[in-house]
Amino acid sequence: MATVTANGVQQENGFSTTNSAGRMNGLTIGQNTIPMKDHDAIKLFIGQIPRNLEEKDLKPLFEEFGKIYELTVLKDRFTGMHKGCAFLTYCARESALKAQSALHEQKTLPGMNRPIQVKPADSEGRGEDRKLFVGMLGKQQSEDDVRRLFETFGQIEECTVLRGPDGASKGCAFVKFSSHAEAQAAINSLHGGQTMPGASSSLVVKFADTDKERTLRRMHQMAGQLGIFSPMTIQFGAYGAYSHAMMQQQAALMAATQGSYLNPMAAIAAAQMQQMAAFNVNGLVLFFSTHVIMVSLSLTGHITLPHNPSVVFLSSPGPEGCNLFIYHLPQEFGDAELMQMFLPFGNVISAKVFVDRATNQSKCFGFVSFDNPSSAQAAIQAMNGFQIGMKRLKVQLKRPKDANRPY
DNA sequence: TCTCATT
Repeated sequence: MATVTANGVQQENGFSTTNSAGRMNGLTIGQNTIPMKDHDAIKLFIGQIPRNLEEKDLKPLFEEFGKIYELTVLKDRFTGMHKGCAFLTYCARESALKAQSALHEQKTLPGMNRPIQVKPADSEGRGEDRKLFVGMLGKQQSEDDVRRLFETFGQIEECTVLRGPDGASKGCAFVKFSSHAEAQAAINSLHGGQTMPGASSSLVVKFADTDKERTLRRMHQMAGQLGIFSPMTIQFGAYGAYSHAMMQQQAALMAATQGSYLNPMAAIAAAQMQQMAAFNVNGLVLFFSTHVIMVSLSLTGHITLPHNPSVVFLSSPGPEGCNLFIYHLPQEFGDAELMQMFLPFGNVISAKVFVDRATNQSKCFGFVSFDNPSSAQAAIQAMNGFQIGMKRLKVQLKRPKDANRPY
């Protein structure tokens, strides 16, 4: 077995390696060289990449600064869509530093209107606990003005004023300090202090949104765009690890059953469901045919429904062959959870869990109706025998009302 | 008033 030493190439049994400052950075076994990276190598995040550029197109640009250990363009896991960014690890730490200083914000790739980003990936440093959001700035205040305002509190690593497509300031900025304490000091001194010229209230200085909050905001934005205003809030039945698992199942189901690659809306919804699962945010995505009609969620374990719940709970059963009988439901499942579980398979026109009148407890069975028989069949195929907790669902066509009962 | 994308 070969070993890497601090300062030289060592050979044993025909294997050779190089050190962290080495020229080759590879483990050579016979004719083959397996790339090796420094122990202190930096994974870089590359942003503002045109979506038509793949790894092979990007390689030449970055190879100029050293041997590449790994270069991965980020793709959406459901749609395969290029996300416009990548991760890059050089074999040598030094190469990463060189690339960063030569390229970061220094050059704009064709078709992009912002310069390329080359900086350590979030996974490299500590999270976003030292990044501030600054609101209520004057529209004419530049990056430099903002820097001057914050520089007394510590080392500023990044300062960006948010601008619209026309370059006009949105009156807010991000300021990243080198430590959480510096950021906190800035908040303590500046938040709610002076009012900038042209601003409608005093300066806002707070920690920037976390990923979780950002996801929430986007969901709400989307809900807004879909015309869901004045929602009412109802309690969601399942929490924590359990709903997390449900979300992931939903996402997987959507991807599998809706043929996401052919159905962009389903893919988007699946990706969002995945996000909600990742953040353990409860939510509900409703389909109407192939269209997402509602996305809603909250951090508090509530879901929101549109004010006209007729969209959600149409109660008439569907035509024959469209109605399913579901048994072995989890005790905590209500109508909403039942519906949620079957939404990936088509347009659910009703979902009803039977409740014991005396105790108000679920009887652990219910009915789901689709608007067409093939959705119902797809649901049976996918969900009959589906394991939830210790139980397996029983999903079958509901017997027609007038069916003869032999006994 | 939360970029712009972080496996």
